[in-house]
Amino acid sequence: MSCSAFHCQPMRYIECMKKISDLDNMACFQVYQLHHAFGRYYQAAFADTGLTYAKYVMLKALAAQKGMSLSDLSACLGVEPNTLSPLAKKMAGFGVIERVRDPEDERRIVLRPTTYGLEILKAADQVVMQNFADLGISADDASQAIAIMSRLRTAVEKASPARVIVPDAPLAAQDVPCD
Amino acid sequence: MSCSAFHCQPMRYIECMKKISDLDNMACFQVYQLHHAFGRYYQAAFADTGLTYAKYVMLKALAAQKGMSLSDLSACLGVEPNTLSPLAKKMAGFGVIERVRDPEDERRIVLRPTTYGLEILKAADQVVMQNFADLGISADDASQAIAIMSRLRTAVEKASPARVIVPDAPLAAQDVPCD
DNA sequence: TTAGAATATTTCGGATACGAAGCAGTGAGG
DNA sequence: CCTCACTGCTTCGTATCCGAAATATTCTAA
Repeated sequence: MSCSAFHCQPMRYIECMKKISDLDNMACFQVYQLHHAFGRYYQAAFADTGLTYAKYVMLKALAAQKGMSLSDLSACLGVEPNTLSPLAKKMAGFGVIERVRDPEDERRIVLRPTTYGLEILKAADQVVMQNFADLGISADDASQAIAIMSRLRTAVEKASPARVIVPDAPLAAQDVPCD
Repeated sequence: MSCSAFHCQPMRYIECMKKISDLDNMACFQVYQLHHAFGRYYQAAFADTGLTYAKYVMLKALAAQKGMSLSDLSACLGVEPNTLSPLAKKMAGFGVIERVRDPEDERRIVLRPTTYGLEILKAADQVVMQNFADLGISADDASQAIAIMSRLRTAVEKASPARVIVPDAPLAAQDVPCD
């Protein structure tokens, strides 16, 4: 296994985090990891549908509102419009939403789920619900987690973080040492 | 304001989520939002350093272990090696880590923080800690959130989610209706 | 009414993410 | 010693994300 002093023992993130161990970093890091874990999870669940987690959330929000403009969807999801714009085009290409200009304000694009989109959403919702139930997380725990994360998000969004002051740069900008 | 029946009221995500309101979706969505909120937050905090949250986490893990191979770092962070590879090159270019082949196994690349990297990390850690304290989240809440998220992640990673069954596709693949 | 501000969307460049495929170095069996 | 499977890293294509800048439409005020 070549465990010389030159390099270190392989480590799983559990042990890794024990060494990091600051609450602030732990919290961020858990969110960071959980986000990607969910991403992989949903990618598998939605594999055959053309949906991804991002598109599923968009579709769900649109269905809940029976259609919305792109900027309203952006506010609704907390994601920039320039992110949603190409996704909406792809979803329209798949036939899960329609994408039309608002005749009352030609600047706006209104997105609405199609009948086909609602069918897919219904199927997806059932699977999502069932999958979540299979995770074995109690409703209490889930509510608690949601409540804390929600407060955390609000705090993070309000805050204007202090900037890190950069120490003096090293003597010269390094070249990448080995290819 | 053009609030015709054609389109809907603008909505913030708070109201949006009230309509969605399933615990499973709430949980995923909170994680999704919190992840991006942290991303924006750290981007501002690290703006002048050349670091990002991803690079900061990498640097922190490398410092905790006094260096690691790329694949060990990958296991440590739960991120694929092909994601870390280009990031490590950039960090080496900035001079925060060094990147050398393991002489005992020429396949491996060992990453180690430089003195400069450790200085930046120290400055970043202080700011991160202070910023988190300023959020006003109690240590108890933070621990609780971390514990639940950790269990949730473990469950998600273990699970093999059921697949969504696709309903029949619409009659023809739509063209994108308006540019 | 008409110049200029405000708003909605798109485009562009940059930063992470992933899976799949390819290449180079190691090591195990014949 | 020589395949040949395995491991570690890189590259490629795709999918989100962001901020900044460009474009088009609407509104506002002079």
